[in-house]
Amino acid sequence: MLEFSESTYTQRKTLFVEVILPLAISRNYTYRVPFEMNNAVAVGKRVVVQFGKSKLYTAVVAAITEHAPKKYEAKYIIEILDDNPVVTEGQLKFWSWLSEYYMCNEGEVMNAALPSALKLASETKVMLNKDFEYDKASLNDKEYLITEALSIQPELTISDIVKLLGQKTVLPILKTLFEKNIVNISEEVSERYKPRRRTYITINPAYHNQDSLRELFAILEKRAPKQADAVLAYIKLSRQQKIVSKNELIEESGSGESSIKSLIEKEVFFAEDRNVSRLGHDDSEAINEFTLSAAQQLALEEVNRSFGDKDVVLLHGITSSGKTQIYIRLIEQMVATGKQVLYLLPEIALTTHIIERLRMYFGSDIGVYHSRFNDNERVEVWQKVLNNEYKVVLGARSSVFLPFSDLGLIIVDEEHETSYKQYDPAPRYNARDAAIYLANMHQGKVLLGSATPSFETYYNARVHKYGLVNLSERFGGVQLPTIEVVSISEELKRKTMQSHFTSVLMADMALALEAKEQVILFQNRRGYAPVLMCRVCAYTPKCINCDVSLTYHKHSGKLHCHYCGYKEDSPSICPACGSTHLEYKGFGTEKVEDELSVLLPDVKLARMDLDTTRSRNSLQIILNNLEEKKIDILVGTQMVAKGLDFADVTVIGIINADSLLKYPDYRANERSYQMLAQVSGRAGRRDKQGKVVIQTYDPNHRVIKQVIENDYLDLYLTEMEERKSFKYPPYYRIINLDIKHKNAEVLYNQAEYLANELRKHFGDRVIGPEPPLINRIRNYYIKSIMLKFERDTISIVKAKAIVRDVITQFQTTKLSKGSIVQPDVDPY
DNA sequence: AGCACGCCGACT
DNA sequence: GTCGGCGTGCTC
Repeated sequence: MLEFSESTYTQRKTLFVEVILPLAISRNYTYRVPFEMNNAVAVGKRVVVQFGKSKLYTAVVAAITEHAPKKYEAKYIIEILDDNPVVTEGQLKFWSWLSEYYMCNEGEVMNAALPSALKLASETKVMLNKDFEYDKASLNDKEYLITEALSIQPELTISDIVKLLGQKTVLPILKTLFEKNIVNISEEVSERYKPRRRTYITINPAYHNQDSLRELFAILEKRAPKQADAVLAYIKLSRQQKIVSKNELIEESGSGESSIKSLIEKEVFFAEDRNVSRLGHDDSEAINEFTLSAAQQLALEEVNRSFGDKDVVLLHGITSSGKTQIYIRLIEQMVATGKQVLYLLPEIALTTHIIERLRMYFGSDIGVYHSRFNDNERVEVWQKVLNNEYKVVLGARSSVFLPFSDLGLIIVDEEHETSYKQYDPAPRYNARDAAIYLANMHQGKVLLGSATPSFETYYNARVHKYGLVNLSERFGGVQLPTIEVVSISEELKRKTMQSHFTSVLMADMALALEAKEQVILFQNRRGYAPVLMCRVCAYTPKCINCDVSLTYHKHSGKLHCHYCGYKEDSPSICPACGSTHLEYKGFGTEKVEDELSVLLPDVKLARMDLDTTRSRNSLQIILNNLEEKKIDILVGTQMVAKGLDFADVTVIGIINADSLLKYPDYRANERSYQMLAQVSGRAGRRDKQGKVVIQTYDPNHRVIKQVIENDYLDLYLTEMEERKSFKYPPYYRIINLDIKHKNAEVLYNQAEYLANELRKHFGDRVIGPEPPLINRIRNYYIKSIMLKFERDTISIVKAKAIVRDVITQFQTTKLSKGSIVQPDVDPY
């Protein structure tokens, strides 16, 4: 920047800025800088500009020039919001790469990158922060006016405030109010992340000696026998374990909450609310000082060695091999050199213990970034990363957008997880891939960790683009579960099946229940029955939007579409032929649960799928119940495969593996394998080997064999190479085009037309549009066209350039008015 | 993303 | 006759 010595010069010079607006528009726009702001403008600062008729937006300065635009008169910047840039130049480069790579606008990237409190606009809503007491005397007149208005009306838009104050420049005032924590800025009501809290009970030290205890007991026994029970139970429990939770005490003693409450009032018990980790209590202390096992130590050294000549290393470690400890060591190493570390986790995993585990270890140096955080918290993390106060950040996919200055290492845990990919609004980025670019910008390293790596990552490791480190020993001597494959057809022949359960599974479940252990049953279909069919005419109800058969849900008594959410009443007579012989075909989690409750009436059953976890805390409640042993058998969909580290689950039953093996997706086998391996990996405890029962009609299926042999990627890739049958990624690069339109018929025509246009350039590499499956999401019908390129036959850059061209032409053609084409790049 | 402009159908 | 639906184009 030009400094004081030339201040008179800069005063006279006319400067222009190119800004990124948080909108889906294709270009950046140029604004003129008023002379008095010449010294204050800088790349990366936020400015307020008017765009269009009357709207104000927060834009980010991407460049400063001296050249006046020739074709139009530039508008002036209204104000500059920041004293120091909030976006680094590195981030601007990252945004620009991302918009190029994922074929979207920089504005869309900006939208995803900035917490909404950093991009105030006329329509942004402002409200009082209820959790915060502020001192009215400390406010100036205008701030007072705003807070008063907000105490009458719960929320105001920025335009309202402009009217209220009768002046245009209100954002700096709001910025101060926001910084003082007096107001909140919000688009949606984001729930505050709550660490799990639990009430623990300790006994008053006065009763540590036998005499006083006996005395207490004598009194209680007469007046309040329930309370006496509670004291007894406490003594019993405290002999067995270090810490006693209130819930355990209630259960053990059989006395109610009120008895314990009155004991607390009498100061016999003390209650204390504490954050609990999902680790067992015995682990929580060991965490601060741990030593790596020999295998872990070796893996760590190999990772370090690999980083010598590779920028990306895949740590392929089986479930429970203790990858987290290796991560912790790597983070320590990096923090010691003063560099920053980003630890990426898939969204769901962030509710588990890992945050607390790392917090315990690294204390306040660690920042957490999470979609469940509210905006104030997100901005706080943003600022602290910018000021280098956080050396370590733990976060979900959006944390790749934080303003890092010197990133030495990015850890991508559970690298294969699909939740790293953002689908709906652009940028449709994959945080794992973006992280690799980001690390490269900082000349940092990337560690990809997974028990079941994705094809493309494993492929890259195999061709030595990435380093590869294997960790194939479970930590702490935990044994891998035994896997038994049971043929359903065999058992049917012998008539030993009970509803959907083979005799083997029934026997194993009985053993586990007897030992007071838990069981997870996996059925990859929700609802009661996926198909309703007329026995007479074979009519099947289908979704009016999506052309898929509707699933019957018993709890609602309705037929649901699992694609778009459409519902209709389940018919009692066939709408086609009037027959009453309607049959439910197939089965889902609801039916499994239903039939199990008949077979095992005394068992505590629960179900975990999209339907039972839709409401806010229900997932947490189920997990808590599982942990507190209020559930004996949990029936669930893929959800059960993830983040159930703590459970006392020794038996896992896969009700019907075939529904997985026929997964209608081009990455079918990869997913089936991952799912089976992940579910299976959950079986067993430190002191007890687990058992997995896979029920199937096809015991010789290749994927099942691969699960048993615990090898998949090598077997598969070798096979593919030998046969040169380029059937799956990683041999492909794919561009998906989602075309959307409000009218289904128009959509068909346009998709057809677009596909043909693309065929002119790419020939039979264009797949689709495949009739007739169309999904209706919100107000749009959506249809996909896929462009598939064999690796190395065309550069993805060139392919994207052509695609962009075709789309632009397509959108200016008469035929395509009103349709939207959204490109999505899968860089396999 | 807004917003205006403009072109067609269905109302007082 | 006008009101209002949304298709289209533009915003520095």
